[in-house]
Amino acid sequence: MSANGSDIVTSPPRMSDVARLAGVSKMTVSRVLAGHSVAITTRERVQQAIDQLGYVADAAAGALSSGRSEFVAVLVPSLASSNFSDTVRGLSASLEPHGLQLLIGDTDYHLDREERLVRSMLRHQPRCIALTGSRHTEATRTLLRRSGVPVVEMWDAPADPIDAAVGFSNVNAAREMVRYLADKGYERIGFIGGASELDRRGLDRLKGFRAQMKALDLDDTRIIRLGESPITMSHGGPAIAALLDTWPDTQAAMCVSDMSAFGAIMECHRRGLTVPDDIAIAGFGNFEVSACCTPTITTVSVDAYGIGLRTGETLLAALEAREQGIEPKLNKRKRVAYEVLARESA
Amino acid sequence: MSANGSDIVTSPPRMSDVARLAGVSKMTVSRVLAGHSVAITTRERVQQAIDQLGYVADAAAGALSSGRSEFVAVLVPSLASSNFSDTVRGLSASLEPHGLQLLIGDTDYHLDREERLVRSMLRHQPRCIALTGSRHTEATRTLLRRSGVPVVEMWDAPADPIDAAVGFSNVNAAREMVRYLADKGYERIGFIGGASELDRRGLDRLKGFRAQMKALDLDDTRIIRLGESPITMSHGGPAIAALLDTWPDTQAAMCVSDMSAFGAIMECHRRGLTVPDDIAIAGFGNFEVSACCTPTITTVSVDAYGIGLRTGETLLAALEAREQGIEPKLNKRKRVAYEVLARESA
DNA sequence: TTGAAAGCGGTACCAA
DNA sequence: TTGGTACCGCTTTCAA
Repeated sequence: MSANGSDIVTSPPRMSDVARLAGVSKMTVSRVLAGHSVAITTRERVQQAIDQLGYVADAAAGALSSGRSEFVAVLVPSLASSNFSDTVRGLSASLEPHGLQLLIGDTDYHLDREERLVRSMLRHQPRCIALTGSRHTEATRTLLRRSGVPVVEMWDAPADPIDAAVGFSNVNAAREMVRYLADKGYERIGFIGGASELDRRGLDRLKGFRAQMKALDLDDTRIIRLGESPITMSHGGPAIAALLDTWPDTQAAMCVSDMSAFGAIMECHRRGLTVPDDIAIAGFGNFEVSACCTPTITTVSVDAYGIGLRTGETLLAALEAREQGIEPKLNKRKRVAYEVLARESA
Repeated sequence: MSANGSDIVTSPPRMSDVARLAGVSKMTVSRVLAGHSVAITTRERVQQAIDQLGYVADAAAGALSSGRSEFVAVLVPSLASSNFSDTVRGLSASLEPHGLQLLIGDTDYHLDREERLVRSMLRHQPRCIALTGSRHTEATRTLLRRSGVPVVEMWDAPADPIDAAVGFSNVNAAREMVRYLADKGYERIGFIGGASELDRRGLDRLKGFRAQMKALDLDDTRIIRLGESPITMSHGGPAIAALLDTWPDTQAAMCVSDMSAFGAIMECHRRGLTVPDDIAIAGFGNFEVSACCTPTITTVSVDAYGIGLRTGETLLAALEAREQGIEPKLNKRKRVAYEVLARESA
């Protein structure tokens, strides 16, 4: 009974228990676990003891003793957005093989929540930390600076990153979409975005829209801002309705996200409007729905998984440098490619 | 310069540094941090020292010393599925106010990956652990049993849970959908699901379909299984195509998920078929797309966020019981409600 | 190749 | 209300 612990809840085995059973010292057990050189016969005896007891080493004790945890902290605005969950998967894929464990936090687009989460994660002495975006509270910056932990900012291309950045310019990406639409011959183009000031990337896209419309000498005032972040499918319908009510002669709508673009298209269907013949609609992000719905949605494709992957690689490089005593000067600003994906809706 | 650490990277301040600066002992600092009773003037002095140094307590040291971490482990099959990310958000919402930190893992639907992740999370001595589903490897069960950590299994209603379970019977939910379709007058009903044996909940839905079709004396052989988990929108098109090619007189298709239902509807549109007049299509899960697309998708609504919330509450109850020395006999098997949501597509 | 001792940074416990 | 001391479970360091 006590062997499988089904009845009596004994305290879990310690390294010293394993050592005693194997007839060696704690240190030898520690070496076996760390993969250091140990005589093959000894190693086998120890491994057997580990298996027999079902020993699981205590990570907190190890971290305290060695002075290094195996945590990497990641903060995203919303886990519900497939874009960010893809980034998390990319990070996980690159870091897990190195024995690193993600500490994932969801800021819900709030900078003060980000600050709270950073403080909370810092308590676990993460090896490095990945944030989304380049806007942070002053307190967050101070916390990060003092901690000395390498930082990567994702999904943006800030002029002056804290440490390193892996992302792209949402302003430029939006400008490119405007150019695409203008090339297609659309002139009266509207923008559909969120009402919140919290989604900086959404605001940057709006900024890019305005700038490029102005540059092309087109009307840059057809803007509908509706709904809180994260923008979902349900925001698109009311938004396109408002756009068409206000400016009935609008030829194309550029949406801050594929989610709202999809909602907008569905609303158009309901109104008997054909997309893109009656009105063209473009999205952003290349979410799955944009490739599956009819008409397929013209969008800006972004490699969300790749952002995670490259962020992971950047963090690993920083760790390696630090290992070798080199002050981890991360390569600042890695650009991630994006492209306008011409499909049916615009 | 050293005050904000911008130039010299000094090792971060320790509790003893705070104590020295405030002119008190470490213990007093510890008490201030823990919110224990300390003279108001002393507390202020300590707090000032903390702020001045930017002190952040080391969680690993605290955990080691007190013998309890503030981690809760969660394992889901896929973070990319909004269903599971909603569950994670629910968990987070209920646990965060209690100072608990989630350790999130993505099993990618593989039981051996789950086993590896459980082992890895157990190293951090989590206060409790939430798993998805009720199928686990024998090694996973042994690990969990030996660890003594309270376990909650989510998204299923196992007959014999490890500890506690928060979910519902996917078999019964699927049966209910079949009944709904039969009541609507459909008789030649097909099932569209994934090819993989890994998604137990999907398999349970298939099982429920078969059982109820048989019970109603209807043909239960019209089954298309296509695509790996997680099932996405892109699986629905080929699947409905295969279904209609094999059994052209099919009147209704019941899909394992709203994702494939959506893909199927889009494919029908492309073929010039009207849903539900030419063919009815039902989904499962009440994903956002099912409420937004046209036609809106008849589905089984499940409170994914609520599963997370109730799981969190269950875990908190177990912790509280343990605190009071009561052996944490969790309430086994909490049922979460689901219901067939009649909409336009079926 | 292996072992003994010291100590990582906190908290529990008891004494003042 | 506060402080001293032991110690949590592991790794580092040094010696055998």
